[in-house]
Amino acid sequence: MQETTGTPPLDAETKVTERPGDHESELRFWLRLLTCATLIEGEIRRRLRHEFEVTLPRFDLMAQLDKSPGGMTLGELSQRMMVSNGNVTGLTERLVALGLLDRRQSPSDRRAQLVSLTPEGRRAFRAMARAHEGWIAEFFADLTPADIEALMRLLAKTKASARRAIAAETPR
Amino acid sequence: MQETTGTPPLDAETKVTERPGDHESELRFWLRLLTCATLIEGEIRRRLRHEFEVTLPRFDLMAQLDKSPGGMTLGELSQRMMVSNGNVTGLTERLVALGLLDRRQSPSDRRAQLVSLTPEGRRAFRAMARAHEGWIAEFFADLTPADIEALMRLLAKTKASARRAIAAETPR
DNA sequence: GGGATTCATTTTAAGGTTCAAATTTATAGG
DNA sequence: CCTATAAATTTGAACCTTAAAATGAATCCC
Repeated sequence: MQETTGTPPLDAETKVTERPGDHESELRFWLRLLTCATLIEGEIRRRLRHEFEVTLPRFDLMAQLDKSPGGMTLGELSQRMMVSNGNVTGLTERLVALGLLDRRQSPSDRRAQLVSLTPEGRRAFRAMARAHEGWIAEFFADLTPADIEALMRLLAKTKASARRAIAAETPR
Repeated sequence: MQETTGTPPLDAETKVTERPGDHESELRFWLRLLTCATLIEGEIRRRLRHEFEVTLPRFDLMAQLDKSPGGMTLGELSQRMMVSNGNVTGLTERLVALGLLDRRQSPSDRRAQLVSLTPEGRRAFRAMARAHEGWIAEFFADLTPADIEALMRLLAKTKASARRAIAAETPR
């Protein structure tokens, strides 16, 4: 269950003789990154459900709106949440039905809709956000400020690298 | 707010005076970690679909089986994939229907089923895995070996911290 | 103005995901 | 044995998610 990298005598320091097609360290890095994200995301999902009876996607959507008091269009939402348009349509419908979201036509563009939190939605979100912030602090309690600083820098580099690779493959 | 059975009474100098809202750096770290994972996962999903006509969850399941030639039980699979039992049941059904998976009763436990890749499934997975490894290398091409080493170490620490926090909350 | 194009959104079909309840089998105690 | 408990899996309901096609509106360009 516990993967202990005990430095096998195989590749101790022979990076020069790298065979083509050996990207084992990158692969292991990716799996570790994914495991961290999945582990934490699952626990956040569980706690949101049990303590607030809300799903994680709904919380995420409300979090975007909370940062944007003037409201956002559905397209903006889907872009920031990194999910599909149809996804946001459905989530929005359910949250409007619950009275947590307001939805109105954009005055300048009749194709677009502006969505924003209702007062009740904002109140509900703020309570959840407070708890959420505490959970995150718990999860990362063993990391020093220097650890977090280093991770922020390295993940920024990681993100930039991935974005470049993806943009190169998919030129829009 | 949270009632935990067996908590010792609060004493006068616990962190009651800690300012709420100063967990901003942890929160930003979490969002950045999640963004990296979501970005890369989405692109992998897209490429698997376009180049191999397979979904990411199916690829993930086959990847687990590829590492375990003797086969695995559904429970083992769900634990390693960090998804629910019912989820694995459905995924397995579809992959068996496609002829990529074999499913047989465990000889020692009639409750359990052993699942493994068929020869065709293994062949298909290997081709996908080769491409997948190349994609990952692309995504992380701008990271130096030292970057990856540092990230591996820091993410191991992150994972351990989160696991500790989650185990503390959910002794089960 | 009018046709082509692009853009914001919705719709539809298929699949993925969770949770909780139900089912079936194993194991432990008496 | 027999009952209680635990374990492995399945089922059902609700929801999330995507991709692709469709709809309706803005914009561009002559």
